[in-house]
Amino acid sequence: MASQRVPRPPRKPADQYHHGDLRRALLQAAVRTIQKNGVESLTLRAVGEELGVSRSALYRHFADKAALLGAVAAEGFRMLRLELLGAWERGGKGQRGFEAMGEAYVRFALQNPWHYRMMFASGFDADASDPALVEDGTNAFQVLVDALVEQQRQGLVRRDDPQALANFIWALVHGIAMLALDGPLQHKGVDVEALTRYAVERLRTGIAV
Amino acid sequence: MASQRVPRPPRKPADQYHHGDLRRALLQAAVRTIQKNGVESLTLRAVGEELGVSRSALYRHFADKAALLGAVAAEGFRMLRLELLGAWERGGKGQRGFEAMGEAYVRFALQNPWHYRMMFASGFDADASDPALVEDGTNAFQVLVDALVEQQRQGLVRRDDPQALANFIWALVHGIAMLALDGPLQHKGVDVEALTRYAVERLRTGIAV
DNA sequence: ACCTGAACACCGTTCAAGT
DNA sequence: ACCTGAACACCGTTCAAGT
Repeated sequence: MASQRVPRPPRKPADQYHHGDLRRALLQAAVRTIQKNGVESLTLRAVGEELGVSRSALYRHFADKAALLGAVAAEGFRMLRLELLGAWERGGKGQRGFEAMGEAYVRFALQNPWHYRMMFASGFDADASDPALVEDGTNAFQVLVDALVEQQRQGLVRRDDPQALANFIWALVHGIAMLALDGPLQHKGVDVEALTRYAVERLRTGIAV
Repeated sequence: MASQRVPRPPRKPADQYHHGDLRRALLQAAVRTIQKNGVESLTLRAVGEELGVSRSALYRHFADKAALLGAVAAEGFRMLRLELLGAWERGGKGQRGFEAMGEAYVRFALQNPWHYRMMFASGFDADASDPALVEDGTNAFQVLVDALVEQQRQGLVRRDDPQALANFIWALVHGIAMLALDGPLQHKGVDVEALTRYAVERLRTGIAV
């Protein structure tokens, strides 16, 4: 094989480097792509191109692709936490607020389907669970626990272990969300909002004093 | 570039072709690999190699990789259906059988984590939902609906729409399973069996007459 | 410190050719 | 009909080199 020298293509001038907060820009671009076309469609090449940056620039800011996805998921938990807290407070921190929380939870999942799936599918790729992700997830969960403790104080909810109650209720709304996104509810064209209201009503009977 | 003829490597003799039921063999090999190492680890090359077959032989039996994964998921729903039916019947087709069903559901997910995840993550890759998969999922769901109708007949469960009841309850057990596999329950080291029993108890209060 | 571009070791899928 | 092996167009990741 003759070793003919191939001239390198011109290098990008250094003053066109991204500089700025590339980490944040990468994260936002990733969220945008995933919201639009799903996780599968996210390639490091595409996200780099969108920001006018080489495909390996990312490695300065994230260990690998799984770390980027973990950061996207963590961002999702922070968004979810704000939605839940808002519903609880606007609803008056009582029974009505609690029901609004349940509906807000399911609505969040339906309005951000890909983002929501990722928040819980992160165990798929990253079994080395990202501690930041765990923390943001725990913080979102805590809103639910606090709301339950408050309702126990008001005599609205039976005085079982709040953690157990919260696990039980999170499982219910998470289950509705997942079945609506990927399960039989989707194919059967079930009215998810109606199901959510029904579930919240049955739940209330189940956890009342 | 000089076009030097590269001699083809010796072709596999035809009498060593797989023949037999290659479709079934591919399916079983895929299930085995996924159970052991997860979906991510499943490559067509590896499954072909395991069966001593070229990596494109698969395309005679499945449209593409997504179709193979869909078939794996469908197989999972058939397995789950048998587990649920067994628990319901052995438990005496009443309140005890119903609670056994709930516990059997969660146990199935915990014992077949990758397979279970796939059954519901199929929407990830294959948005063109496989009709066979939908049917097997529906059949598994029907066991739950039938059990509820029977309990209504016995006066054990309030006479709401059985479909709505079933959606509600499936969401609950699915949520427990998913949170146990990939969610906060995993990281916090929650006793999933205890949580399941607690959930079933609260559920009973919620759906009683 | 930050980013680049080439190289590496993988993928799924297609397709003409063999038996 | 069924299967093969090469080719194609992608990936994520690594790394020496540039500024």
